[in-house]
Amino acid sequence: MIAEERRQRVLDLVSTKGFATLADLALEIQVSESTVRRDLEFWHQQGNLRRTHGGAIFVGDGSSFPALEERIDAQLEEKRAIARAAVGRICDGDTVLLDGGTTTLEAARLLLGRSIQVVTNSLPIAALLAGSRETDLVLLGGYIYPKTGVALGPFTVRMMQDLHVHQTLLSVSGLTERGLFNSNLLLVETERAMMRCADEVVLLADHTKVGRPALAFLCEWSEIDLLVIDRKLEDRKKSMLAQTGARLLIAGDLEEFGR
Amino acid sequence: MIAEERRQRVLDLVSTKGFATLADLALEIQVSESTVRRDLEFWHQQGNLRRTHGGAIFVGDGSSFPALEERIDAQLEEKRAIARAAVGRICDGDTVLLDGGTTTLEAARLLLGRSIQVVTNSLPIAALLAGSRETDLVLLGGYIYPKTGVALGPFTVRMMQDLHVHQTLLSVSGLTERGLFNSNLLLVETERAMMRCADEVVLLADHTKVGRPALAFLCEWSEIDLLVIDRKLEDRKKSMLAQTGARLLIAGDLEEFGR
DNA sequence: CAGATAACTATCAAGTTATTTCAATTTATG
DNA sequence: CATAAATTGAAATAACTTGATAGTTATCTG
Repeated sequence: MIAEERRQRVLDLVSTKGFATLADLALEIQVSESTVRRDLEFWHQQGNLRRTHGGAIFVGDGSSFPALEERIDAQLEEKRAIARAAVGRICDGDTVLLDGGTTTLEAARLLLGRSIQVVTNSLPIAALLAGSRETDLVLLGGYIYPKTGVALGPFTVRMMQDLHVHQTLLSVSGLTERGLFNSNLLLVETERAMMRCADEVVLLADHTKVGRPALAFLCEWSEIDLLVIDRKLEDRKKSMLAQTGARLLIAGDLEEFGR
Repeated sequence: MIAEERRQRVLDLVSTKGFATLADLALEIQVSESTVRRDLEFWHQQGNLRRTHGGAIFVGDGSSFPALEERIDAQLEEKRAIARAAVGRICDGDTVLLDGGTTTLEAARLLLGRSIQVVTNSLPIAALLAGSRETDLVLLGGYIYPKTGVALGPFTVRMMQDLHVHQTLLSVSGLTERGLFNSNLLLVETERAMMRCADEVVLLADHTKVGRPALAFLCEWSEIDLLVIDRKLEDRKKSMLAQTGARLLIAGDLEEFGR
């Protein structure tokens, strides 16, 4: 096994268990305790874990956002399908604005290496796309909301006054027949600006969000050009959505064949 | 086989497997390990691979910031000392602007958990501090320069017009008796704005940067309030710096006792 | 608090990988 | 075709990684 790989395994083991002893790690990876010590010391220097007597404990590596990590596996397959469907409508050379959220993060993964311009207020998405030579990235600045790592507030809104994009991929925490909702007042203010600077507003939402309102009202259905949703959507909810006049794209109905 | 073709095969093999050892490659392509080493070194220079002991691993286009990774170990101890000295001058409740760079990234690590307000145009620094509840974070938006993951350009500059901070911690790529230099024209433009919105401008630089100019002239010495530098600085260079009228803080002279 | 035990640090030897150097070969150039 | 330049492979030397050991320090237990 190569050193790099072993180091990664050490970090993975410690981070998944939260804590691990030297003996555990040495046994698991089949190397001497000396080597484990050196690897732990390495990660300690990097700031990814903290040494204790006999082992090491994981400290958040800073680049992760708890609110995102928790949700990251919920409806992952559905979110992937939604992202695939939405990204399928984006052409090379387009300019796309990506809102923060796990579904838009999946969309960003699919856009990696594509020759497009991306505008985003999401730190995780920016970190993902920043190194790419093909993708141009414009980051929206502002006050960073620590839970999810998105930029919010007046600075963010003002920066968008001079921007124009083909599409905005929007993320919300709930939607009812009245319209769309999100959990944070500053966030909906920012998202309204995102909608204003786009030719087309595309909402990405999985079926669990339908019928669930949230603290802050974002906008009515007429403001949305397209809703991309997964096919676990129940018929009752589907007809409710139909009544709002929203254009629907059910992810997974056709996209699966296009792979 | 032509050299060009062989090199391409080396890159292809490494990129498809993700990792390959020298022996693997030498056997596969039927050339000596010396040649493989030279090819790997070539791609490493190009930024497509990262060397490890015994082999090489492919670097995904988007995952990280190559320009940062390469430099990350060079003068690490000196940079830590410089960061420690600079951060020692920051009080709780202060507002600090952090420029991009490895030394300022180290400073950010030391600020983690401190109750201060941080403004930055650096994506790595933002990712590090974003999750912290104690530290308020304001991100400067703009066009992201892929090599180092910093926001640059008119958007960034304009956003700073409405900001005011106690300190700016600045990073440069070189400094001579004439003044400070950096490698990118947009970057120096952005850094000038960073200097304008601060009460105090603190320059972080290690000894290797002294006497080295770079493409773009940033400013004269009179614009800098304090230069924090490590103690490996040679006497000849030290006296040169003294002649510029710059206030010097040699890191490691006193800080070591304060641990 | 003392003794026992576990863990840490520093160091070394063995094995592996890098670097440097040089001669042979191939390729380019007049 | 002859010469210069570049490339390649091999060999020697240097540097690094790893596992083991001995002495030291920290933690636990009665």
